[in-house]
Amino acid sequence: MMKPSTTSSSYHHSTYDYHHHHNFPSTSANLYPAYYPNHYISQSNISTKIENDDSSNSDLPPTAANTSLIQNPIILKLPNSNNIEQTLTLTIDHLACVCEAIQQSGKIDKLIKLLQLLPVKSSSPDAALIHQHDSILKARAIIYYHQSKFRELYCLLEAHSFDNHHHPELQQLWYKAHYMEAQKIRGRALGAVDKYRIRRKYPLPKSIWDGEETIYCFKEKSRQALKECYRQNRYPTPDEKRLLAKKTGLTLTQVSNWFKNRRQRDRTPRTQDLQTSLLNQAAYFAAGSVYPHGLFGAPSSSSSTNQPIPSANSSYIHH
DNA sequence: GCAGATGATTATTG
DNA sequence: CAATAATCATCTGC
Repeated sequence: MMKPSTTSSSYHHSTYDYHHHHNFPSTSANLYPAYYPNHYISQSNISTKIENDDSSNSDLPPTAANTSLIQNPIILKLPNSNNIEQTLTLTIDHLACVCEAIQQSGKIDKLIKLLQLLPVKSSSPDAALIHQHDSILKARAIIYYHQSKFRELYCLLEAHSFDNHHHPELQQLWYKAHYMEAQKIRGRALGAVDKYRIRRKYPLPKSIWDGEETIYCFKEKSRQALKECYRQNRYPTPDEKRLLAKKTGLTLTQVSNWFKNRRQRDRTPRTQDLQTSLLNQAAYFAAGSVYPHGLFGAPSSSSSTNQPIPSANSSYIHH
């Protein structure tokens, strides 16, 4: 990926991987097993098998004994393009699992090979089902992106309605593709504003978006729930945080961060100059308002002659 | 755990 | 285009 401009300031990349901080809650393996509660156990098994298969089948046929995990209902076979036509039987969910695993590993070539192994769409009704599966379609979309086949990518994303847990990834894909396209046309890297305009110009299709408004990567609904809780209690207990996290779909850290930031924003009067800031502090002391350290003195704040602290305003931008 | 400072990104406005 | 405000995340101390 393009490393954006590293503005010569030694930023702390310690706990981050390649893409710095996307706020998107699950860019990778976090809650993946939850989607496939029945199959995640054997995922590594199959994954390694495919990896072996993949890395070695270009030269020599892998030793067999892959017929171990035959499960019932929907089976499909992956013929091996070699002298020995080896058949590997999987359920469609297992296949999806493998597909997801390879997607997460970021090995595009392996993804391509996997899709090439699939039977043709028109060969059987089962094959048609396979090609309609979310994970397979997502894999195809990722491949389209890496091949710069943007038209095909957009058509694919618009055509099929995906499950909600695929939305974040696919939305990123949608935007990244549009960025890439614009970048190619203009011949230079895009700034933040360019990306912003592109996002507004090419809104997400309904097939990968549930229609919930998101501002700064958080859903408006989540933010309102957080605000509501904040109104009652600025320092929620871990239990309350957990509840909120579940309610909003955010992680516990994100909830904690939100409250931390909110308190901080609430405390510091505004983005002002040093002088006015000092003046505000003086006003605070003069008004005798209490900082929330020891006592919880009912943050009604008795606004007599204070600066307009954005406490109970809720004037958020609905665009 | 939290406060404080600060970086990075996003959203909006001139 | 630049400038600004708003938002989320991280780091450092305590």
